[in-house]
Amino acid sequence: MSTEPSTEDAWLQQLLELGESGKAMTNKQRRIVQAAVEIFAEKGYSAASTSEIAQKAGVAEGTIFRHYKTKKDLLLSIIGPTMAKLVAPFVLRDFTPVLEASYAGYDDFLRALVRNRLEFVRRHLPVIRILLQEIPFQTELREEFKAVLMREVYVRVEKAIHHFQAQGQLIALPAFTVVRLTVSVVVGFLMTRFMLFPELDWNEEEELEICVNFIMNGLSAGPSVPRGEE
Amino acid sequence: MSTEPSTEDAWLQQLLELGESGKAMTNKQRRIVQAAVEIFAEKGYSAASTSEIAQKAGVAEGTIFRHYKTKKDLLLSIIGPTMAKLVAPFVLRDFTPVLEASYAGYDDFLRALVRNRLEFVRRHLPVIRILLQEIPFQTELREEFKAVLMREVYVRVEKAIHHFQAQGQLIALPAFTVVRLTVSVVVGFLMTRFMLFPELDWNEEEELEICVNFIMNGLSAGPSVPRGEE
Amino acid sequence: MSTEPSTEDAWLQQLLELGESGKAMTNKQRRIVQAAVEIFAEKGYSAASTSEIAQKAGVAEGTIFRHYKTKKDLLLSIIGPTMAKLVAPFVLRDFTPVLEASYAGYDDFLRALVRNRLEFVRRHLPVIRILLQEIPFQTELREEFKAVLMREVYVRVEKAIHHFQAQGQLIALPAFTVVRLTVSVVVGFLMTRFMLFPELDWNEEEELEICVNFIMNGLSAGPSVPRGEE
Amino acid sequence: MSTEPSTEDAWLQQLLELGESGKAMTNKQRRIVQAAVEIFAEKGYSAASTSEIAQKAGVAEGTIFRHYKTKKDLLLSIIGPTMAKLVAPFVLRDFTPVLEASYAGYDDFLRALVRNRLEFVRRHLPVIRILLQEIPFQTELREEFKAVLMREVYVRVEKAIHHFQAQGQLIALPAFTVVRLTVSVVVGFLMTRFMLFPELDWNEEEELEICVNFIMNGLSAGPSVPRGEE
DNA sequence: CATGAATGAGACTTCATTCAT
DNA sequence: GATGAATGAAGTCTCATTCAT
Repeated sequence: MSTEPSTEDAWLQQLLELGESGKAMTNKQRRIVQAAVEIFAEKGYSAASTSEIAQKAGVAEGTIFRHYKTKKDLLLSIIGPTMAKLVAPFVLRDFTPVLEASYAGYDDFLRALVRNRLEFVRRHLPVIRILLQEIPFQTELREEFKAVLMREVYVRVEKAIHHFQAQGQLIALPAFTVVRLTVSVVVGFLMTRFMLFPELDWNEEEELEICVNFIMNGLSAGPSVPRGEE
Repeated sequence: MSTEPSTEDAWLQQLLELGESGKAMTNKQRRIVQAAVEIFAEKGYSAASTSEIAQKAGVAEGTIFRHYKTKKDLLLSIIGPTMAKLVAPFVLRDFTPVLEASYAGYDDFLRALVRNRLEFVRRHLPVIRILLQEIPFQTELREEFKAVLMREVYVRVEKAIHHFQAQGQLIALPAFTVVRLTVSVVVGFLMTRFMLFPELDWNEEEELEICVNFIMNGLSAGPSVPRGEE
Repeated sequence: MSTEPSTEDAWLQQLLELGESGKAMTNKQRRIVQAAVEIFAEKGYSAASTSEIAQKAGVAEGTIFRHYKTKKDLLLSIIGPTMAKLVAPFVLRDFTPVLEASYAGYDDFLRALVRNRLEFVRRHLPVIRILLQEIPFQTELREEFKAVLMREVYVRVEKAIHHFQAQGQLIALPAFTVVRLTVSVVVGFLMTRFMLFPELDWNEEEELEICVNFIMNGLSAGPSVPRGEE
Repeated sequence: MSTEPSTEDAWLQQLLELGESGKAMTNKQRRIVQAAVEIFAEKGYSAASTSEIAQKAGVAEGTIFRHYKTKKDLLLSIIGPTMAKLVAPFVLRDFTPVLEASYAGYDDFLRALVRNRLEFVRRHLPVIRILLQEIPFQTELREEFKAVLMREVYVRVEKAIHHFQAQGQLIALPAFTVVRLTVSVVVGFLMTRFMLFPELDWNEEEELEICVNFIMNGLSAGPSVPRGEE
């Protein structure tokens, strides 16, 4: 009955199926999702009421439940696909070879990655807000997300990092640490840009260079644990 | 009636008064707060019910409302003091001189800071979880927090950064950018350590060194904005 | 959503629109209003509980709040229309000319008036009870009621009284005083009849004549302030 | 424990015992009663909370219940004595002879009565408000009040009226009717004066004369029941 | 006597969900 | 498919009353 899967682990399927989610969304259904995104983002899932969503969507209260069995179903139908798209760039069949072929260095890869995710976040900001808010409370979703990240994304990235380390571009830290440091900087930038100070007048290209340089400098130079006694 | 202030902008007062607010907490009141922290952290403020809190605290539901006028009052009485303690190290009267006198370099300062905040987060993890969850929805609290961060914390840190830049330890980036990059790495570490992978067997001192080195390398070397015209 | 207006000053509109407000009342809604009238009249607004009303109406408690946003809304939806009907006879477009044309004397007018209001009170006794109980506590309602009484009703009656005074039927007291005395007797009769001693076996036509004669005698004879020294 | 009787039918005793009610009222007790009167009058018995009363009286919540077993007890301790004083002038041992000796006519009697009750209402307005509000809902109180009115007051007044009728001063209507008409006018005056338009600038002596004349004219002239067959 | 923390029943209200139309 | 009236469980909060101090 619902056009979106309600089982939480289904959202990766959507990605692999390349985006066809349940076919036709009626006009009303689209309006429901749109309204739900806005209200969930504004007040949080628990504090949002289905009647408010119905009102903003301009449909009857019952109509929501014709498309989504429960309120949580509606939430998952919003979060799931976005999570899929979030990891999409890494799950493409040929991630590693493409990466190694396309980018001369880790910095070029980072530049491309950050540019790409900047656009993604810009376009899906409300849903990402919801995602960040709800992931701590949706256990199954979180576990599945973590599993996919580790299984699909991390293994690919790890290989790439080993590749760049073998080239001598990157310091010989554990790949996990390299990822953590890189992700910290990138995510820190995105959050500062879009959530903490969205009202500032950002020069994104410049900030991008700063981030990439920071990461490259941080990860390229000498020994990682320089203190002799450690 | 409540021993904790319910006006949102009051929490900094608590810090400056450095004291125990409102005196005696009865035994029951302490149990209420304890239970509230656990349940708010576990399911979020909106999804938590006062009856569940009362039950876990082992008091009658009415007792909660004798101490806290509303459920939100209870939340704020938990979040406020923690926010105050969170910025405490920076608001000490003599932050900048102490900093400059105590620490030979930015790295020493970072080391001390991270060690200190590691302990803080470890001790107040549930409340910090609540803080992160609710800050997007508690407008007044958020604005006040931002204001204090900018007014009290940032100006002090900025001076310190200029000091280290004058010494040639740090790259000549805007202080705001230096802070952003530093904070990204530190917060990224803390969240990875305590929220994403708390179950791993962390060698905190080693990770601390990695973070500090990463930051110092990232912020010390060559030109930050390599594009000639900038 | 409510079929009765909840803004207090709206009730006169209902009268002037002379129509059925808000169209269809569902069957359940009618039962809710009916039950509310009975219970409000019996124990007073504050002491009545919505759960008791729901029970007597045979609906779920939530159903009440689908039709009336608050308990007070329910009260006002009951009181408002009755207040409108209470002043209706005086607000008819052509009150004064009709009055002067139809009634040879003040006594005929009184006779018609009392007969008419007798029926009204008989039909709406419970609501009138509620009205009398709650008007002291519903400030806005009371002020609006007083304003309408003075603006719509009193000015018309005043003109009629001047007319009868010009004819020599009525003593030359201030119209306000004439109204006060007349109303005292009429209201005194209605309250004695319906609220103090409803169980007695009343001969209403006879009592009506007594009242009218009392008023006419009281208001027709000599000087109103006969004491020479006053 | 309570210094005021809680059995509703006890209030007449107080009158006959000539006012000594339970001896000493502590200072706090007096403040409780004072606060209760104000709050009951302002928002009604049911809508008033004991905690609000305690606060206004400046005592602890528990203190109220040390003096009055229940909230209703507090109400009755306020209403009872006032009801007693309300009928006091009529219950004096020698009402009828005094009346007949003291007053040349019904008008003199009325004049004295109204003057006396004016002062009484002026002094006890808040309690009288409470009395009027609560009498419909306090069944026992109401029945007792009615019984006393009929047994103690009415029989005395009836005798006086027969006396004045025998003198030819008053029309030969049933005493009950004479009382009803008289009371209507007097009560109508008092309510207009103190409750409906207390803000007007009243010339009480003049209004008193108007009322008395109105009553005397209404009750003295021609046939009260003009219909021949009655 | 007085206090005020504690209680628990019950108040009003919201809400996700169902179902007859 | 769409509606929206109806539901009843559950939510937040109030309140009269008790009792240990």
